[in-house]
Amino acid sequence: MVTLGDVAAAAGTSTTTVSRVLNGCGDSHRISARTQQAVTTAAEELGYRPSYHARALKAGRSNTIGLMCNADILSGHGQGYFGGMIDGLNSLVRKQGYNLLLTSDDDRHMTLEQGVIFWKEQRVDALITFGYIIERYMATNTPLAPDTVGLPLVLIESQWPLEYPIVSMNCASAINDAVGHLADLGHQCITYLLPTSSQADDRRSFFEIACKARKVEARIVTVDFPNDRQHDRWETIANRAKAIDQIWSQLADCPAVMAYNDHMALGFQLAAHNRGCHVPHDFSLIGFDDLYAQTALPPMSTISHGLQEMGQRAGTIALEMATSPDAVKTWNNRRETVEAVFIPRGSTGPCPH
Amino acid sequence: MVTLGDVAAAAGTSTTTVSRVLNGCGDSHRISARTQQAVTTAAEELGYRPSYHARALKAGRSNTIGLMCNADILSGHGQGYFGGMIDGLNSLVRKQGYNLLLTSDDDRHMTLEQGVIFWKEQRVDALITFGYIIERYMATNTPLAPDTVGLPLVLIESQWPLEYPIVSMNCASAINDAVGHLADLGHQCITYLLPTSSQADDRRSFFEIACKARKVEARIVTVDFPNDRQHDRWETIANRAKAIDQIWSQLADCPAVMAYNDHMALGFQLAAHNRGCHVPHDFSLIGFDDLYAQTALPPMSTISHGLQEMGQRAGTIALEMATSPDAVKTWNNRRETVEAVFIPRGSTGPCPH
DNA sequence: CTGTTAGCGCATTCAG
DNA sequence: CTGAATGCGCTAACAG
Repeated sequence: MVTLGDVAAAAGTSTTTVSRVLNGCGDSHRISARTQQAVTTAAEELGYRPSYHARALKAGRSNTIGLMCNADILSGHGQGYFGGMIDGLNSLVRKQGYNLLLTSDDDRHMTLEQGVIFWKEQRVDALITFGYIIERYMATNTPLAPDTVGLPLVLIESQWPLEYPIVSMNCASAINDAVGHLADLGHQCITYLLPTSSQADDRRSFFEIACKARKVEARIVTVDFPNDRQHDRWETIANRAKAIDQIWSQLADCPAVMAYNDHMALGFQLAAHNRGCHVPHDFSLIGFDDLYAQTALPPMSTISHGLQEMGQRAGTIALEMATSPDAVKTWNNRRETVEAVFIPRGSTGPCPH
Repeated sequence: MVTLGDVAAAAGTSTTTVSRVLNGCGDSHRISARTQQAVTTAAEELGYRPSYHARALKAGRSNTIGLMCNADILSGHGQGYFGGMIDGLNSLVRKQGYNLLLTSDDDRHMTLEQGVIFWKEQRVDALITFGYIIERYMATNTPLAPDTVGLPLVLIESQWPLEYPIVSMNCASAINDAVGHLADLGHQCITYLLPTSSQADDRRSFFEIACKARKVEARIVTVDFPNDRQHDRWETIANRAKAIDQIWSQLADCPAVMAYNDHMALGFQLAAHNRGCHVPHDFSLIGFDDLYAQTALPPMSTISHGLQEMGQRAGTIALEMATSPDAVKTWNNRRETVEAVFIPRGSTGPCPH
């Protein structure tokens, strides 16, 4: 590899000078234009690049933000979620001269520990991760208090109110819009279909409030799914359809359904399909996430997370924490919300009754 | 941060001893059990973690494999592809004590340059990337010869025969299986639907060979798509459906369609849907990629890449190249293939005629 | 059985 | 205007 010394030798000067020129401190140190020229051309010709590790060791910073996730989110349902996240995050950090280190852990219970290790090893200056990873961690460990750990950490969608900055989605008005959309189409009754294991109760509450405001009947139907988390998403959908089929009597007479997520909505659509009922003719259907809704037939009306923006918000906070240590104290405990948005597409139509 | 020196002080010994104990060389250097004990407990209590950068600087290796992609593959059509890839790759490299540095570039034409920089900066010991990134690069630059660059690089699905190791999918027998599946269902004619811009001509050839062997008529239909690469996948599908609709006369009388990819297949399905034709009743439809097929209704028969395995193969080669420099020469020019597999699902049925 | 020393590549202080 | 010397944290010769 080519080092500062090599460039210095080629330019007939010292490493100090080379370092200064290449870091743009040449002028303030009043280095002659001729020397600067010699240095830059030598560096260019040799294809010099500073050793990342030497630099990071000296500076005590890695100029890297870590994004922690686990295998679930990469290979399972969360692929689209993850991709959207990175989309917003990556361009943001690069503009500040930072890089994004994506770490995913195959062992589903060691993700956070892995992240902390990365931080202790100085591989990353700050970490971004998803709330559920922390929640999973906390189920078997003592909480990580920011003031004792000193770890610059940003959480996305954390249910548990940890003393870290948390960026989360607010879906109240999006759900209100969705309910309004159905009401405008003449629907007098809307079913909210969710898994028994679901934790995001706020969605349900918002749904009920919105229905009350519009004077439409709010029906809650929960379904239990055995053998979930299949590798083949189709299997999952088929499973959901099967479970939904068993409680079909609870669903049959209300032709508008809002589902906990797109995946569940597809399960409903399949179950309906198998019974000869079609969307949007017999049922109006609204998903949640916009991860599978775009490729559904008909294209599914859904509520979108605004993932890119969430990524950017989290990134902004992480960068600030990485840059100035004081910012860590300032940001911890802060809450940022991004507005979800209802996207009407082709799965909703006038009430058939 | 806590350094080797801190641990040494706490254990009442020197940094050398600490280093040896913590790296497991304690026994071979005959360090007393008592000292070893003291060191390990001290390290434990202080929460010591070696500085990644110091270590990498000393060793001249980063123990990191880089996976390069660009924004397209993260946020666009390739999310699933990417996720499947990582799924196989990540677990593999971690088992060898390596980490995965995922780099994606927002500037679509600088991805490879960015990767080379990462390598020169010693951030990664080897790189894995996708053929199309290299091809894009080569369109405006001189080729990267491995022997002059010395860069340990593994390519995935490269059309251009660069002198690097290339891992690619072989879809010959999968396509043959798909054609056989349709033939067994009584289809006498099959349309292969592909975009005019498509480059993967081998698929088309395999299709034609398989049809000839089965004595079914092979029809090739190409479609041109304006305004592609939309952000909203639904828009893309709608665009495709529109374009397909305009050449519908070429498609109407042959009730079996194999599409260039799942996305195209969905476009066809939508176009058919708009004309009152349904899958699999009026048309049997087979996709390619298994990226969108699992969540389609009906679940789409498709050809799957075997992405996890491709990731693992590429990872294995990259690790060998990273570990021993000789391996670079051995591996360059090598070709590895992974067999694609036809997955029958619900979008194919008996010929209606 | 253990410690001293040196050097990885860089940026920076201090001295010309 | 420039360079020599120092140290970031770690490991590996080389001494004891």
